[in-house]
Amino acid sequence: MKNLKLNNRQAKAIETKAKIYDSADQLFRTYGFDHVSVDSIVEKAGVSKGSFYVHFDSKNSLISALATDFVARLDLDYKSFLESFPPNAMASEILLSIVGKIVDVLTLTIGYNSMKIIYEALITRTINTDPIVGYDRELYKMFNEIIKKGIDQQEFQTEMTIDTITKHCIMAIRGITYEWCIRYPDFDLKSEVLIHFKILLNGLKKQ
Amino acid sequence: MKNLKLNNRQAKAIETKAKIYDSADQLFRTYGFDHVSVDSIVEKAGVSKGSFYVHFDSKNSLISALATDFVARLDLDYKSFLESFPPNAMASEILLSIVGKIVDVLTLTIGYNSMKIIYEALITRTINTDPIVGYDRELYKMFNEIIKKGIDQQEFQTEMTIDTITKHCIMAIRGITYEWCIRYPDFDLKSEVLIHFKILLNGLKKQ
DNA sequence: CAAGTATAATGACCATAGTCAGTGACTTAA
DNA sequence: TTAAGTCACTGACTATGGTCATTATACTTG
Repeated sequence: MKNLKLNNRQAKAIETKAKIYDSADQLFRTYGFDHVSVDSIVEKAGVSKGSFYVHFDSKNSLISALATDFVARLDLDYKSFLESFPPNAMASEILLSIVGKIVDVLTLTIGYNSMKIIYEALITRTINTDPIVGYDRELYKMFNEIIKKGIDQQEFQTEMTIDTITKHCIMAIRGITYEWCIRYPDFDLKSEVLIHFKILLNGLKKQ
Repeated sequence: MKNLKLNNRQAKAIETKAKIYDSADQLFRTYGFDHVSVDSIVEKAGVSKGSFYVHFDSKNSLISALATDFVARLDLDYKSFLESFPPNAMASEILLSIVGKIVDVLTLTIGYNSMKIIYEALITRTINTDPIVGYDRELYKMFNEIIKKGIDQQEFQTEMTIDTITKHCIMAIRGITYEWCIRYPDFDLKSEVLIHFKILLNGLKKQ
């Protein structure tokens, strides 16, 4: 267990990190990632460049931190969305709805530029990927519940484990989102995801 | 139609471009894209940095050229593999075989490091991705043929167009390969791809 | 052949991400 | 209180992708 009491020095450090984080957030929202330099971030924050690299491994690491925090908040959103379904709803319908919801968030709320940077950071491994791809992520638990429901209701086949199906569903979303990132703007993420899930759900059906 | 006769100056220019291309190819294979600078390429090629930018718009443009040539060679290999199947073979079996073949090439011949570099380049660099992801790529034509055969033989449903199914199959391979790149080494590409295609093929079957 | 033109090639230069040895304010232990 | 030690912080510096005014030289034309 870490010591929760902070001394002045540690408090100052957290404050410095927050100044950098907030300045970057504002600048990125105004000018976009590509048009904001590390120099301009530290100037706005009123700290030195070296200080930036004390608190963040890289510019991308900061961007990923911003986006990851945002995405983590969204899992809560997905969860409340999921809880709004009646208990007798069909699993395949819930699945399609939540997938549609997720895709809407990716395209409309987060947006292409941020998604591209996250997916880039995931593959270059310049960040801790666990909050996004780790099987502990709340998103996996939610999908797990839905799939379990589908099997219990005899909608889905039982040839594969719940975990396997869950992983493949989320992997499919991620894969199509990657495709979106490399084909943008000539690719409609939502319709392609829905088509893909139509095939997948058909393949998962009992019989 | 361009003039096919080259004068000395044009011949020298082509030679210079080739020197840059070959030097880059060797260096990239040895050290990877990220660890080879433009300076080191032009030094090895024995030309100036400015000369590099006469022949290539950017470092990424050069990478793109290399990737284009590489992919073209791969597709030839896949094609000859495809032609080895008897005419009466089932489409789903051919599909599974070629998918297995592709995955073997990705994992064994190309390898994780190079694949990561390519997938990273696709999403990060502003390279011309067309030779790899463009629907004109030979790979799409090959898949198209197989899917068409499956529909003609009444194996597959006709709810979606051949093109749609083709695109979603290749997108699935690419998506799972992306997942492999971000989870390596805790992910068995071949078995996951085969599981995913089992679901997909089941979902594509007639009835 | 001489003068003019086109273009391949040059390398000094710029912008920006990232580094690191050094500084001094703060913490800790006597 | 004070000396020793820690660590957030600094900013000059490096590395590298890319630019551009200039130069060298092959080609063209009169």
